[in-house]
Amino acid sequence: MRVTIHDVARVAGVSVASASRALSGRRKVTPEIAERVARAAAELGYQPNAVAKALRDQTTGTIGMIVPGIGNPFFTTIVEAVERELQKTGTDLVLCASQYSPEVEARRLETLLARRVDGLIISPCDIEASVPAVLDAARRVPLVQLDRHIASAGADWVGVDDEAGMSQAVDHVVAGGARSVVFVGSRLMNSSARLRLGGFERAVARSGVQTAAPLLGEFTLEWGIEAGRRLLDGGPLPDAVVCGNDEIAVGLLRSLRTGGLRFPADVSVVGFDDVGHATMCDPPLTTVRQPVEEMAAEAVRLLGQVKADDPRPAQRVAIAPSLVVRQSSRPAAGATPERPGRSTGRETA
Amino acid sequence: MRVTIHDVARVAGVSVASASRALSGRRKVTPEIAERVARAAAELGYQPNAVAKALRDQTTGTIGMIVPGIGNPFFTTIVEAVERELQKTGTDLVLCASQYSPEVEARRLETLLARRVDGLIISPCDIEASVPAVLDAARRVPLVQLDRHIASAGADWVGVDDEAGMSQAVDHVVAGGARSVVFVGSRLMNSSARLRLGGFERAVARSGVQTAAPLLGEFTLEWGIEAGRRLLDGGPLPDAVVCGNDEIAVGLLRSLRTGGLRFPADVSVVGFDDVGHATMCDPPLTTVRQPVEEMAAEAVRLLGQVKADDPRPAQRVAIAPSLVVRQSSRPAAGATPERPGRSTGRETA
DNA sequence: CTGAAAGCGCTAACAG
DNA sequence: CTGTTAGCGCTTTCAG
Repeated sequence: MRVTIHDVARVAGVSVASASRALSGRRKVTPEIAERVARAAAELGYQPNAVAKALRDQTTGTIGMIVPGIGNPFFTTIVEAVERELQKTGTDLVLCASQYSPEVEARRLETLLARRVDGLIISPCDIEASVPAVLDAARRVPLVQLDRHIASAGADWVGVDDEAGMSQAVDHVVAGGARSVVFVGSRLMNSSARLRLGGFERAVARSGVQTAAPLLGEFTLEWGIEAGRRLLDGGPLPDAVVCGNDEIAVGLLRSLRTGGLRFPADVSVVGFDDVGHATMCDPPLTTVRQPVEEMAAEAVRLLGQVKADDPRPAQRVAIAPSLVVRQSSRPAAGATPERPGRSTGRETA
Repeated sequence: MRVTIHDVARVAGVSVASASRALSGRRKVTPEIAERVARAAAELGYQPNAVAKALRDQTTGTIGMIVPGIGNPFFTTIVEAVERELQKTGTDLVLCASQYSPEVEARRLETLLARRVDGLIISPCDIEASVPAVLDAARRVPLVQLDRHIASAGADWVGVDDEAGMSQAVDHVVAGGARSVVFVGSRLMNSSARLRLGGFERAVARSGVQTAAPLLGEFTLEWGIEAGRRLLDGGPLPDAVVCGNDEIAVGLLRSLRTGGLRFPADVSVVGFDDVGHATMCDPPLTTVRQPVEEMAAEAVRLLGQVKADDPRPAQRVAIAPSLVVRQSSRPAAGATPERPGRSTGRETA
């Protein structure tokens, strides 16, 4: 049997109430008792039972987080940022992956709720299919969506301003002289895919450059490689390619290079996220940096304010991204791109 | 206030015991009662409180897992495999990252223990500094080490046979005609780093080829790139380079290619792990495949058998890896390497 | 200041 | 088969 506070109290020769008070330090006890309790606890190797405490306090000191997958460097980066942020408030993170499946996601939500997490941060995998489970969860516990979100205003959200990011990307390649630009992204089952394509299309229309039908697959390296092959096979190449994320961009770079292309001489490539290997690929990738730390901080802050099933209008916080210009794109005449030797992964353009 | 089983019982007009029995289905009740309870539960949106159940049952139905970092694709892969395996037994996984810090690791162990996980799977970040916390945890709860392990026989372990893997790697490049081979790995603060270097050195001694001082840094892409530069700057190149993991190998490939080298004509490169981008890099990487699924399955199986502070001798299970030959290395005369078009990521050589 | 006791939500005896 | 009740370990009234 594990040692309980009763054992500590008995060994210290005090009541459990005193032991509890001494251990928590949240109420005054005589130094004498504090001392005896501390010694007894140490001697017995007492470790408080967080389960019992949670039942009693009706709060677990944990928040749950669900992301589509931990294989994607963007999500691991944002998970780490959230964890760091939570650590400041002494809250533990329970991490789950939905594996890009709304069914798995719903199950994970269910078990996190059953375990009575104090709050939930989620990046819903599907803009449509995730709706019922997310709304249901939001009714039971404070919940904020981070990055991806569902097509319904029932829950708070914090993420990047995709529209602004895409504007920056398009304006950048146009300033570099591009007359034609295509978009390579993900199929439209999640909000990021939709908003980035939409932002791209509006930016292109505004600046008046040519574009062809977007290539939509997945947010993966593999799809980037495949999309590059299709571009090579499909007639005249555009002057620039704007990608839905960095994974796609890195894959694209690879297959276009294999096809004999040079960057940025033959074609400019721009990514989105600025996580993972954007600085380490060849050439280093021009990309739209997501302010991951700020997003995580804002999500945690908001979570502290949200109450379950709060009648107040849902908040939507879109944080402005910044373009990081490296060597995969042609800069505007006169502009100086970041030099390889200075690349720290933290710079903004 | 959340709805409890008392509410359900009241609405159904039965006792809490009957409600509990009906809900769990673990004991017979009349169909009549089962029906009424089910309806009441549905109507009220009842969701069992896992915290209360855990306190009552003295078991949480969760196991904790601690890995050094979720940014490393090897760890995310093995986490996913463990999660899949656990799912078969209806057990939930609580994932933590130690961020390669023994202090953080000790804190995470502490909170997982406080939350009364039923077991622990850990890849200790430091072969020396992780010892006390891991041994202490193993005394309290069933624990198995996966992949990395501490320098002490106090806890079970399952991992790959690093020695055999390195033999295969070295024998392969030697069969391909290499007369000199160097090792690029990680500094020796963890077991993988030590065992792989040791295995490499013994294999090299056995086969009689030349070698130079190993290059030791970290298990990262960045270090692979840096090591490649050092190799290019440091006089005559070896015929082959064997790497401590795939991240290093991919980085090495990149900087050696930038330096004008061709693979495998100028130099053979072999990785270790076969996860992440080993199939997607240029050229596809010859590497030692870790049998991740089997390792995860074995770890979970073992965890089911282990009792806390079990006096029986600690088990050590080393699973044999297999060499996957792709295009980054020169095959033995007459051997056929895997062709690019056939690459599925699941083949064995 | 200290101790006795209630109660968080649940399940498993134990009677009936 | 059903209901009453004890108790998992903890904290916090409530008296003293």
